[in-house]
Amino acid sequence: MHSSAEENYLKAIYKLQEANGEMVATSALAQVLGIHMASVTDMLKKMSNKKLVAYQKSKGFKLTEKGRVAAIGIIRKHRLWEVFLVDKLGFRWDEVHDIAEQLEHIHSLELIDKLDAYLDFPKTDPHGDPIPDAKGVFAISKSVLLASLLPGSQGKFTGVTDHSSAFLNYLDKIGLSLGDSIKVKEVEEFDKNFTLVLKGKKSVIVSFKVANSLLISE
Amino acid sequence: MHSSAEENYLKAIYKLQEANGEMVATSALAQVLGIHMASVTDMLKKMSNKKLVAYQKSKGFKLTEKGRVAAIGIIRKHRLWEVFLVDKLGFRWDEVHDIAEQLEHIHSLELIDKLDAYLDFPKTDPHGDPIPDAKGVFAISKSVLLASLLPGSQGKFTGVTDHSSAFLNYLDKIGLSLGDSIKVKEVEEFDKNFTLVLKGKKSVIVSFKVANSLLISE
DNA sequence: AATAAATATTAGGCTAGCCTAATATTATAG
DNA sequence: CTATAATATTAGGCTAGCCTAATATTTATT
Ligand SMILES: [Mn+2]
Ligand SMILES: [Mn+2]
Ligand SMILES: [Mn+2]
Ligand SMILES: [Mn+2]
Repeated sequence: MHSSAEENYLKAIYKLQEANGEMVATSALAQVLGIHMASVTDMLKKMSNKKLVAYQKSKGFKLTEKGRVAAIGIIRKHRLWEVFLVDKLGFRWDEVHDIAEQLEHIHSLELIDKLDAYLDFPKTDPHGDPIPDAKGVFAISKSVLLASLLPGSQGKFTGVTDHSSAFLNYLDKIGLSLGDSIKVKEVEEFDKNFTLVLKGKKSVIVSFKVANSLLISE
Repeated sequence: MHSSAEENYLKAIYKLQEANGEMVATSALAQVLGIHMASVTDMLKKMSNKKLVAYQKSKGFKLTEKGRVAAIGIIRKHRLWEVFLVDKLGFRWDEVHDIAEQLEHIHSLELIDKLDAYLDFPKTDPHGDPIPDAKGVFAISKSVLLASLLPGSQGKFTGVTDHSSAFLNYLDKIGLSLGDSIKVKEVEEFDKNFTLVLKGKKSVIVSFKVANSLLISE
């Protein structure tokens, strides 16, 4: 089995590859993991020996197939535990990430599949992020940033790109929840503020920063 | 927060104190933890500095109040997770210990109390062991070993002293579950085999070794 | 192309938690 | 009470995973 440290590297590399394409830089990884570059270089040499990453000196690195499968497994565990914490234990969506960071490292062949079944095979986590199935397959979702929509368009709020407590609490405050319908009523040219209609009723004005952190589907 | 290693020491010391009285020996701890004595001495000096154990060179050691509270916290977590795994996820009682060994080290102020509430504040785990409440208080249970009972006596099967898979599977095989009524019909003088009547119906013969691993209440 | 800035690697060191081997202490038996 | 056995401690070493400081390499700027 892999150590928690290795698993955290795998997950971080996976996410960086998703966001920025193939090759990942030592500096980028050091930054997201909150670890010094020298340590990252160290660890990557070890993980390269274990064939978890393909490592090209001074060029960057990427996951091997073995590494990719492992990374998806960790993400699956993290997100399923988040669903458990919110749906079953009653945590709020801004409280679960840190606990899931620990739970994702529990090793058991059977545990996660049983948890998945118990939760009724959820397709997304409490933040709208897709949950890979037992085979590592993500349901494809074609969402766009609310900020990219023109006035008059509308859709369903299905995810966030900002997972911070501050942001999630803000959404709670304005009464916006995953699954709600959103219509773009107006976009102010001057400051790019968005005037939205939530669930066909409530009207709210949000900043571009907010609009640019909301994912919309349909 | 304490490390997983420290927590495992705390739990092991607590259980040894329960079983053998106040003072615990280095050798005993080394044995149950599967660690060499030199390492135990090492670790205990560190834990003594942290005021988790009171350590008297060459005499043994025992938990401080701080250590005792911490140990009970770990036991509470372990047993609540075992209940979750059996009652909610459908694991068998012989499958949950190793997973709970990992889950007991998840750190969260709120998680365990929410889990406790979700499980409806169970008083015992799947093996009949008592679960301390949020204040660290165990429900007092006055059970005795079946092996100590005389023919004619009867009671309710409420716990095991042997937690091995082999033993638990054997109980499944003879159809004996926690909560079942048991009556001692006969004790063979020659080999101390016990003839039992389960739930007022089924009659089975078990060895002294088995009788000596079953806890009976009432 | 030369220089400066950004990135990456190497070298050396540290702590936690384990190990083995050697030594010291305490208990037990004759 | 001494010899032996059982227990416990010390000394020295190891790996994982991190650190800082020094050095090397790549990229950007003039
Ligand atoms: Mn998360
Ligand atoms: Mn999430
Ligand atoms: Mn257990
Ligand atoms: Mn148990």
